Amino acid sequence: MIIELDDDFDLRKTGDCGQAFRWNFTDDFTVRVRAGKKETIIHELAPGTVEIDCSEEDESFWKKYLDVDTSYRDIAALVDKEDFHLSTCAENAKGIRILHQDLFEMLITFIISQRKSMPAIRTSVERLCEACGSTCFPDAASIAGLTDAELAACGLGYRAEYIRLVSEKVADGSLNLKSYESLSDDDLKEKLMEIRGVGEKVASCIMLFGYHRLNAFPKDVWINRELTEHYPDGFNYKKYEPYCGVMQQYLFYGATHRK
DNA sequence: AGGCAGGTTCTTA
DNA sequence: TAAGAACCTGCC
Repeated sequence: MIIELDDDFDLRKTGDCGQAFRWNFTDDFTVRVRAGKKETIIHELAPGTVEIDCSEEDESFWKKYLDVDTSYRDIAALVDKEDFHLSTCAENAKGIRILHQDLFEMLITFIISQRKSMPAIRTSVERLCEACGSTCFPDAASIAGLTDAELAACGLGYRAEYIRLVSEKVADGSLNLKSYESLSDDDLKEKLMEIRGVGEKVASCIMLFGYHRLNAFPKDVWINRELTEHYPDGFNYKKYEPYCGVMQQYLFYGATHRK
């Protein structure tokens, strides 16, 4: 399938802004993407045009995954031109799209992410997939079925307990992530934070990258540094509703890709 | 070699 | 409500 977007889309930046940990680039325009149970190769043919290797029945899945119906050009245009810092970040980050990813995968991945470096996150996620005997992301029952030793071998450290607990709950149905989709942003965050191992930051990541709540604004060390250095009097969240999360991605990309 | 990493929880006041 | 310590490992 070939998708021609009348919109900004930069494959490398989208995969490089910390939202996906199972994107493996072979060059700037070619990436193997594994998402939930699916896998494909995405090839950027020209600015805004990508080719995706998939069956006809999977086309809608990948379109939703890449969020083809949202105009990131329009969102970028909301950036206050007098905010020189954000403008610069947005310009550099132009083409980032917020992926619409699997809920359970986001939950587990971002629990893993706490106090870990990017490479370490990737390693752990990879090992978790392998431990469950597949290249696709394991379902809750598979993770719950691992022994303590197998789970520990994924390099999860103290997070192993969090992951086992929540996987058991999802597997036995006492936690239904899908049912949370109808909640308001505030209620959703509250429910997610009831999960052991999920605090404010991880909940925001799950909201932004899983539930596609584009107003969620995860505050990690990078963003906190941005906020104190460039917005000592406070960031104007109100101005960017309901797209604060996209602005967060611009700031994050700017902070992590500064020479 | 040893500190630190895309936080969260627990404890203490 | 707020500040500080502890937490597992892998990476650099």
